[in-house]
Amino acid sequence: MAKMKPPRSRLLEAVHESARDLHRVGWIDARRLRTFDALCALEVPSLSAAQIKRLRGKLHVSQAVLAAVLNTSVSTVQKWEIGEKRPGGTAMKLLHLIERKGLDAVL
Amino acid sequence: MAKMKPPRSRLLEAVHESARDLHRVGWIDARRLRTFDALCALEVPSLSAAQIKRLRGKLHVSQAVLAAVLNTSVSTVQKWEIGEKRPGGTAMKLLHLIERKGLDAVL
DNA sequence: AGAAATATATTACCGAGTGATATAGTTGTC
DNA sequence: GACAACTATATCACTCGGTAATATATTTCT
Repeated sequence: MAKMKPPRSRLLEAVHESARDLHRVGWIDARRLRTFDALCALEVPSLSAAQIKRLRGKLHVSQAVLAAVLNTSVSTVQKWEIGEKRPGGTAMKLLHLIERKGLDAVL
Repeated sequence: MAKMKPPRSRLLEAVHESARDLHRVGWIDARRLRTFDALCALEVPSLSAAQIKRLRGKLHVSQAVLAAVLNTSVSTVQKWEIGEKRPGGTAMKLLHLIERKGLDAVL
């Protein structure tokens, strides 16, 4: 079993390992294995404060609404946009999801 | 301006307020306003430790994979399942999303 | 049985998340 | 213009979630 890709990150490394195992065990076939390749899209780019603010602007939603959608507090969204705090892993994931698929994707 | 609903939560309250405003301003029509009613589905049920563990089991993914999908650490997923830590707002949102729509919804 | 990989636990630290509140800035209404 | 209502910005203080690193089962393959 050869490593198929240079490790983008430790997390994605784990993904490929597990995917390989699942395929070997039979949980997933070759076709579905490609689905896991789509997992490479998991790379979350880590949006900057300004990018978050612009994203919300494009969505035409208030900070309160965005906070509600993300199930977090307005205060938190605030600090993200100011740059006082950086979104955590799961928060970045959601923001990235919305950026790519739109708000509806997370409703 | 009358409050239209008993406050389910402060966040959802904010959603309805803003939605009403958007509608008044003309950003969204009556049809799309109902989309915001779908936002009531934002109510995130707060999964228990056992529920998270069972959810991952149903998905047939390892903790490493789930952690990668959620863009968080394995250690964190661990503590969720043990019950040592409770997932934050954004994490709960993602878990709830997966529970309803499946893994693909967050890829 | 032994090696390799995964899952479970433990420890310790930092900073994200949160609430509360106060202060501008905006927009609409009279 | 003045006033009201809402949104955004900012500050403070706290705590608890997120994270790394490590160690220890538990499983699985050779």
